Amino acid sequence: MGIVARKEKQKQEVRSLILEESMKLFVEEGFSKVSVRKIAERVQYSPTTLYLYFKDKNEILFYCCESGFKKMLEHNIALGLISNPIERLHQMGVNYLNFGLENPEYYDLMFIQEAPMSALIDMGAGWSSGDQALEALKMIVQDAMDKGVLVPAKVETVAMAVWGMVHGLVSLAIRQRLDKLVPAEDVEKTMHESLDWLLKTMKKA
Amino acid sequence: MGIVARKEKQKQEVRSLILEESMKLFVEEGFSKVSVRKIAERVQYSPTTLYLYFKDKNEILFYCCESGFKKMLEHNIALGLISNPIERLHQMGVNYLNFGLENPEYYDLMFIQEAPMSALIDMGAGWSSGDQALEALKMIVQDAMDKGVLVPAKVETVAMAVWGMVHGLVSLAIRQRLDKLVPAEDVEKTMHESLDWLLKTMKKA
DNA sequence: TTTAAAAACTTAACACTGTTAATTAAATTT
DNA sequence: AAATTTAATTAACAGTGTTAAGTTTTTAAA
Repeated sequence: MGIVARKEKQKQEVRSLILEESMKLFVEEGFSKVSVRKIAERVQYSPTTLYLYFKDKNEILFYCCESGFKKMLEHNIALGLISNPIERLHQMGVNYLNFGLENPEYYDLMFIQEAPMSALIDMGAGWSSGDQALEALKMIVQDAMDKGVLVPAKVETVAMAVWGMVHGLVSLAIRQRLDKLVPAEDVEKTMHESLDWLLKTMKKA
Repeated sequence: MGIVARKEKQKQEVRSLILEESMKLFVEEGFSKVSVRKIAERVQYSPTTLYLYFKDKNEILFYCCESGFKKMLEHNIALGLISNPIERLHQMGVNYLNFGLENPEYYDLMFIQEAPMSALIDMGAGWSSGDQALEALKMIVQDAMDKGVLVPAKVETVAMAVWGMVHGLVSLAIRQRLDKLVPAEDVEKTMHESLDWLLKTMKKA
C-alpha cells in the first residue's frame, strides 16, 4: 500500500500548507481580518476546497492555536534551569506576559477567542497543549509548597489565582483597557510590577 | 424655539428606543448574534435609519456598554457600608466576579470586546463609566494602605494586580478556559477561593 | 394656502462573511 | 479504454456592516 501512503502524505502537505498560510495571514493582518477566502487565495485553492481538509474555519483556527502553544512552550524551555520554585514561577509569569504582549494575535486566539474551544468540542478532542502548560504551572506551585517557600493552600486555588492575574493583565492590555488605569507608556512596566508584587506578597516570609 | 426642543426630544426618544432594543437583543441572543438588521427589525425601522442616530454599530455597542457599567455600579452601592477597607475590597471583588458570571454578555462587551473602545476613540470621548469604577478601586486600595492594613506599595500596581486577577478569572471562565484547570462544577467555587486567597495573602499580618 | 426647503426615512447596492450542493476535472482501478 | 473513485471548482444561500441615491414627510416662507 505504498500508493495510499503517498496519497495520505500529500493530503497532510496540503493541510500543512493551509495552516502555514493561515498563520502568516493572521500574524500579518490580525485575527479579525482572517477569512476563509483570503486563506484560499494564499494557498491558491478555491475557498470551498479548504472544507475538504478541515471541518470549518474554527478547526483551522484551532490548529493555529496549537502552534501558538508550541511557540509559548519554547519560551519556557530555559525555565527548568531555575531551581528556586518561586523564582521559577516568577520567570514563568514574566514569560507569559512577554509572550502575550509580543504575540497579541496568537494570544487572542489561544486565550480570548471562543472559536478554538468550539472546535475542540466539535472535534471531541482535548485541550492537550493548554493542559500541558497548566500542568507545568500546577507542578511549580506544588513544588513551592513542598519546599515550604509558599503558604500552604489548595494547589488549584493558587494556580488559578496566578494564571488569572497574568491572563487578566495581558488580556486587558491587548484590549486597550489597562491604559485607562495608567498612561499607555507605563502599562508594560506596571504589569511587571504587579506580577512582582504578587510574587513578593505570596512568598512565605 | 419650543419646536426645535421637541424635535430634539423626539430624536432622543428614538435613540433610546434603539439602545433599549439592542440591549434586549444581546442579552437574549448573545453578543455575537446582534446585527444592525436585527436591531432595525425590532425598532421597526429600516437598517440604514440607525445610521442617522448613530455613527456605526460600534457606537451603539458603546452605549450598551455604558448601561452595563450603570448596572455594575448599582451592585456596588451597598459597598460604602463596609468600613474595613480590606473587607470592602474583598466584597468589591466578589461583586465583580458575580456580575461577570451573571451577565456574561454585558461583561464581554465592557471588558473583552474591542468594539466599544474603538467607538470611544472615534468619538473622541472618555471612558467615563469605566474610569469611575477604576477610581473606586484605587480609592479603596489607597485607603487600605493609609489605614495600615495593606503592605505599602504603589497604588496603581496593586490596583492593577487586583483588577487583573478578577478580570482574568471572569474572562477565562466566560471563555471556557477555567474548566481546563478544575472540573466545570467547581469553577465558580474555586474562583471565589482564589479571590479569598489573594486578599488573605495581601493583608498585612 | 400654496410653494420651497429641510428633515426623516427607505430602497438598492457594494463588498464582504462562512458554508453547502451540484458539477466538472483529474487520478486511479478494473 | 472504460468505469470508478478522488479532488477541486462554480454557483448559490443567507447573512454581515455600510454608503449613495431616491422618496416621503414635515416644517418654514411666500
